[in-house]
Amino acid sequence: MSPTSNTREQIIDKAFQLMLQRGLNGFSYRDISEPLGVKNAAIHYHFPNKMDLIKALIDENHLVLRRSTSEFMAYGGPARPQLEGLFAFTLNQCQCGRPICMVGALAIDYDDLTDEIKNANDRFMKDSVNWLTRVMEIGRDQEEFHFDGDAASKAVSILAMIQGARQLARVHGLDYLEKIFDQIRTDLGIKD
Amino acid sequence: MSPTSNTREQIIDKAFQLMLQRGLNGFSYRDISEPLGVKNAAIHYHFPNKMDLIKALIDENHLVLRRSTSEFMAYGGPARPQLEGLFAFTLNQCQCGRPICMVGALAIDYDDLTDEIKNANDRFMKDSVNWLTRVMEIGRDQEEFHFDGDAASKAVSILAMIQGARQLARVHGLDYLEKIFDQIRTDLGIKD
DNA sequence: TCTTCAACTTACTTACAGGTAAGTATATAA
DNA sequence: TTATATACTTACCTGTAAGTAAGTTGAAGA
Repeated sequence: MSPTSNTREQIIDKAFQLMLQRGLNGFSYRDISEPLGVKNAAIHYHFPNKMDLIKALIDENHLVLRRSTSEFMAYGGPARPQLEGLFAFTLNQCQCGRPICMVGALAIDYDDLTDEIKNANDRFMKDSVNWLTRVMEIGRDQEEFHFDGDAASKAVSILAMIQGARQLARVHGLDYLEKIFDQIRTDLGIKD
Repeated sequence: MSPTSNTREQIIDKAFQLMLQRGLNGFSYRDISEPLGVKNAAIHYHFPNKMDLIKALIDENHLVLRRSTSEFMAYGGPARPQLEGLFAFTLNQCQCGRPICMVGALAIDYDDLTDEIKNANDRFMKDSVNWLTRVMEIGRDQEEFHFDGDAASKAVSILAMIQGARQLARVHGLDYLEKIFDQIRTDLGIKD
């Protein structure tokens, strides 16, 4: 790979932003190529078809997830900062023009997806749930959090809530996000 | 209007199903006209452009909401069946091939929407929140539900959770829905 | 120096999107 | 009986989507 060209990375960045802004069917090759100053065929060179591109986005996103959770998954630690980190990340994404989350964007166009994409998305989600489940378990053990029911269900319900929150926030503004984060804290018996 | 023709209603029905299955940009006039055995131009006759069609879908959906909540909004009553009704409705929609909710479908393509559509969607959401807020208030007053924080925040967080749950359920199956409903019950201190 | 390869561009194709204008069949009203 | 409105169809338009095949360029290796 030429050291002076990072077209591939720029394509992924742009496509990622577009997908989280408009969904899978809401952007075209042109929307990527034009701002990057390349031709559509340049995208096809790096990603023969759209599914190859989507696959790269999921893998990239999965990598980000792994990097930011691996330490906690390996060594544990306080749970509260993990949860707050998720809130901060979510807020930041919304502020940076990525209003909807990847799983949500893919869920809309789920029938169009290839099995490979479905599986990659599935693995991403399972890792997300596993991480938050562990955060919930450890948080309850350490009495940082208080909740009834099993940790996995609680984790799934919080992820669902955040996913929905991002969509509601798009319609009603970012205040909604903070409101819902606060409700999650309240539900977990966090008082400060 | 001819009494023998219900093309307009059939178009709305089909478009509604398609939108909740594939999102705003995921279906075309052809997807509607072909199964109905009419031509694309027939749709344009009833709805000059796509936004007119979407507007009709929102209005139709809003009507359904009003019909199913008006009695409780006017006279109150037990809160628990209201919540369970929402769960049953959501599950039924998913089982009938409408995996995602309308607000979620519109949130993805939010930037494309006209102001008229945004406002209509906004009013629909506000009515939904108002209804569930009242359910939460009355439920807490009558000691059917137990939760901390204000009723409006709790209502918004539950709606967000259900919205997210529908998307997760698409990826991971309907079991996820029931799991999340159970967690909502648990969080509200419902034991039976 | 010649070859080779990566990383593109140019130029094209096919398919389909939303939309429109003009024509047609049927029912009703004057 | 004629006019008129409703509910369409036919035939078309423009724009854009994803995708492809063949050509170009510039750098690195033999």
